Amino acid sequence: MNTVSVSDAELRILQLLWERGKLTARQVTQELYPRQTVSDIATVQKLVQRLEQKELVGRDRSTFAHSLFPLVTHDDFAAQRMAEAAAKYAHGSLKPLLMHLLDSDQLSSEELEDIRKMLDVHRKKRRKEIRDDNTTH
Amino acid sequence: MNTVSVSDAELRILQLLWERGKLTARQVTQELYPRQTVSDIATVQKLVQRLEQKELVGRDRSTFAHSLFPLVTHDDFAAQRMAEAAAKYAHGSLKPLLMHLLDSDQLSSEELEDIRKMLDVHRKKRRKEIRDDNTTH
DNA sequence: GACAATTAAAGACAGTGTGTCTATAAGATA
DNA sequence: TATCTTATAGACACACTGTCTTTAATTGTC
Repeated sequence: MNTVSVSDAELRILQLLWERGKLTARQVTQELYPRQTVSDIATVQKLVQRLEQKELVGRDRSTFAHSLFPLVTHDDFAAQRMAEAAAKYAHGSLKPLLMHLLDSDQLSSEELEDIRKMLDVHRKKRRKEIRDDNTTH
Repeated sequence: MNTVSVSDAELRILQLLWERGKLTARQVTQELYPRQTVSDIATVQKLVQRLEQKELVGRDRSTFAHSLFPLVTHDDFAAQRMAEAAAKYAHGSLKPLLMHLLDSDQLSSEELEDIRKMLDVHRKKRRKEIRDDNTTH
C-alpha cells in the first residue's frame, strides 16, 4: 500500500467494497454506473484491474464472476493517506489541522471525547510501560 | 484556495516562500534549481505564474524583478489540505489517523502535550460560552 | 546612446495518469 | 447450437506536469 496513487473512480470502488465487503464487478457497476452499458462494465473491470495491481483489491477467481474484496481496511488506508498529507503539508504534525478544526467548531463533542479517551488510554499505556521497564531493571 | 490542485514542483516553491517570506524568481531558482540554466529560470517563472493563477502566490510588480510572496499561511494551507484528506478518506474524522499515530508511537511527547493543551483550552472556551449564554437568558 | 544581460511572459512539447470505449476470447446457460 | 455474461487486452482523448524555446521589455555597462 506504499503510497500508490488512487484515482477518484478507483476510490469510489474501494469505498463500496469497504461498505459491502465482497462484490462482483457487475454488482459494483449496478451501484456506481446505474446505466450499466457494456462499456460501463468494462470500465469497472479496468478500474478493478488497476486496483488489483496496486494490491488494494483482491479477487476470488474460483467462480465465473469473480468476487472482489478490499485488501486493506478502511481505517488503515485512511490513516496512511492522512499521515501522508500531514507529512507533505505540515511536517507530520497534527497541530495545524486540529487547531483549524477546533477554531471552526467542526468537531462534534462525541468526536472530541473520543479523542480525549484515546489520548488517555495511550498515556496510561505509556506509563505502564515505563513502570514495567523500571521494575525489571 | 478552494481545493485547487498544487503539483509537487509548485509546492516546493510555496514552501520556500513560507520559509523566506519574499523572494525573486531568481532567488527561488538559486535554491531549488542550483544549475540555474536559462530554462530552469523559465520553469520557475512558469510555475510561479500557475501559482499566481491559483491565488496562492502574489507578486509585487513595482520592481523589474518582481517580489514573490505567499497569499496563504503555511498553517492555513496545511489545515485545509489535511481537512480535505480527512473528508476524502475518513468521513472527516481524525480518529483513524490519531489511532494510527498513537499505535505506532509516531507522536513525540511534546506534540502529545500540545494536543492535550489545545483540547483543554478549547474545552474551557466552550464552557465559558455556555455559561455566558445561560446568564444572558 | 549602443549593447549585453536580465527578466517576464507566451506558447509548445513529451510524458504520465485517468476514465472510457472497442474488440476478443473464454465460460455459462437456454 | 446459439446466446448471454464475464474477463482481459489494447487503444484513445483529455488533462496535468515539468521543461524548454522564443520574444519582448527593462536594466545596467561601456
